[in-house]
Amino acid sequence: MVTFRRKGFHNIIIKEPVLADLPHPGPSTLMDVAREAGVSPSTVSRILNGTARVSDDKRQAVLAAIAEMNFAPNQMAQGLKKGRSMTIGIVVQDISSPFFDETLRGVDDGLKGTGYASVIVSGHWNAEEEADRIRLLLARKVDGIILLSGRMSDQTVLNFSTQRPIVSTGRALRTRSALGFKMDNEHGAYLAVHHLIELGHRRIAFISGPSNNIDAIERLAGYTRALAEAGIALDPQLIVEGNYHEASGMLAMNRLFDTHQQFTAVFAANDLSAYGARLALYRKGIRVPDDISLVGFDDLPGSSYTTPPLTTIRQPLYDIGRIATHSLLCIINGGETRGEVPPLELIVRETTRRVR
Amino acid sequence: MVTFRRKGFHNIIIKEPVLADLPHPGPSTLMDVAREAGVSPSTVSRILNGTARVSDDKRQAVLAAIAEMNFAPNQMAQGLKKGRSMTIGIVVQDISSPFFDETLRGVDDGLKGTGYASVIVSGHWNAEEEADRIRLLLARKVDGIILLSGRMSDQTVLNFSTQRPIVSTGRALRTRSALGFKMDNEHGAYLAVHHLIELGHRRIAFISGPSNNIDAIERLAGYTRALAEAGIALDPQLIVEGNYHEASGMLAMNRLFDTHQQFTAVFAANDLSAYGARLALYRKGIRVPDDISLVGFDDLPGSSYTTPPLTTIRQPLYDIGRIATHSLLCIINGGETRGEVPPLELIVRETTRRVR
DNA sequence: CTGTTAGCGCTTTCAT
DNA sequence: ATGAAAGCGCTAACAG
Repeated sequence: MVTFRRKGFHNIIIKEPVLADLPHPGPSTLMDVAREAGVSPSTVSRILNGTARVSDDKRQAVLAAIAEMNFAPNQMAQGLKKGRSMTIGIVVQDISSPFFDETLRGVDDGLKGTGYASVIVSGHWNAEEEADRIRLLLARKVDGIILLSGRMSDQTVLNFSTQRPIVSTGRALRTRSALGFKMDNEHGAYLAVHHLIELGHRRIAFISGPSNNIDAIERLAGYTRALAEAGIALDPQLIVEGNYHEASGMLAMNRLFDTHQQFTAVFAANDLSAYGARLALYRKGIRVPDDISLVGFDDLPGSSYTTPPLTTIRQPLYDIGRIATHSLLCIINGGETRGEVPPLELIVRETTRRVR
Repeated sequence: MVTFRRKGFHNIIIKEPVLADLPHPGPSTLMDVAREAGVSPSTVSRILNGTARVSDDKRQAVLAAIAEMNFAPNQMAQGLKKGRSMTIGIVVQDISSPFFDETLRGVDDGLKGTGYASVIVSGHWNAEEEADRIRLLLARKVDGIILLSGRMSDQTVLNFSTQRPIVSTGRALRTRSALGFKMDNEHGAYLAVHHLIELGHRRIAFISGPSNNIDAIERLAGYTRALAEAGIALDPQLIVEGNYHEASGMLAMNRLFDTHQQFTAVFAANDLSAYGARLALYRKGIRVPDDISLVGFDDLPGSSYTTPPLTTIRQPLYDIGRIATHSLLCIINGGETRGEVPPLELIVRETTRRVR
């Protein structure tokens, strides 16, 4: 096992120009700067925060000292004093799911240049853990929280929101300190199935999400409505419950085959399970979209690079992250929160085709 | 549940600083608890930290007060006092890349139950920004830093490590306060190409990573060595530079076709660009692995669900995150840092086959 | 314009 | 065993 390249270690020369000429290795404090510049701490603070006018000579001296000492204010001290940590908490459910990561990217961009940093914790789709993580964030005195999905009740969210403002996705909330962004899952699913119906499909299987998940329930409703509207009888045999993961999509697909269902199209409640379904199809030698059409839901970044590229319902994940962040910052700073996220939309790629 | 109303969004205006004037008495302090329990603040602190023995009756009273008031110590105050923030900083390069996310999951698990939280920032593959982010983390008084990849020089990392311990991936470092985990990219690439050669391939194209990236250079070296070892002449025409993203893999593949190269296999420097290459192949109607074999590098979580599942070199991303975290915590707490990361290994799936 | 003076909420000697 | 007091590093009145 080769892990460390130990050779060449001696080549790395450690020199510490900054620390070398410093009397004390510890990071310098505002007090040190004040002393060095021959002014009072308040003056330094004022310059740092632009709180008041300061004479130019003193300002120069302070700036010089700051630069020389490589000083940066201790944010914990600042936070303690100001009652603002300049940190927001993000609760995701799965740190390594492309679904959350895309939203996180929006959050990251939304935070850019604001001076806020974020601490990200994971609730792992568990209401208990979620609440625990939020308590942890609260103890860390985050200035606000962004909650992405989750299993906590709205009431619990509302309760926490009395301590710090919370913006959540997947919830319809709107109070003084709690705001929710909810996508119209029913509509999205309707769009997907409607697309299939328009292509002439009538036997459309559905790989659902977990039945205790609100989004999943809504998507099922959209599937049902599209069918009903087209006068197609709902066949419960065509509906298989999955859990949003690849493996479950594959399993669901196999179940469909094992029970000898007839269908020409499959709607998966999310892209990940569509990937799994795709693999099951591949294994059976069934071509997509020639033999069977497939539609997903989410439009994960990877979905334009599946083979073939996946037709799906696009969730504006990035925008959701960005707008949620923007809104939270607005609430924190007492501004007005405007902002709406774009609606779900059908992205037709190459996994669907007219039934022959 | 409150119904979400899209219309009228713009009507709702929040103007008061929510954070400033919370409805109910702000979060309770240790002082409040002390008063409530009729003891001194020090006693409460002692119970909280198990710093000293406290009589049972007082302990009960304090515990009761804590529970009743729903008290949790202010971590910023604690941190300021103790000089430990119980926070570590993580520098990734791209918050929404499956590559980093998998490592992040390891970090997350490594932190579990330690009381540490992490603030994650992104360097966006830019040395300047990376250094900026690290300065930001330092100002926030993180107790240590995990640096994932990046473009900063080792020397810069070493300099920063005088302020706080740093463990980094992709670097060969080992000082008192800096530790690096480096994978043997050359060997990994060798494994991939060797596998192809064993299957009878002799014309093997290579979609490389960016030429200024150390990992990419090493992988190219592995490709070269495997070829040389098999007595296959290196054909520069068969090497196309990519940038590790899907699109570049697709472009690279197309370049190969446009210049009419002959080859039976492709080795992509990472899974993402393999995905892109796969799509280009699909578009041309070229079958994988029947017509052309394809090997990636990384073994991202999605690679077992591509069509067909991707043969690749597995990087122990999760373990790297977990071990890096563990090591950092060890350094922080002055323990010894042991722990080695599993080696790269070839994962043969379904995109490679014997040349006919 | 600038220095002095109080703390923010917690831990930690130092007495008792 | 427990309380009083002194800060951690910074900001924000409050005087000048």
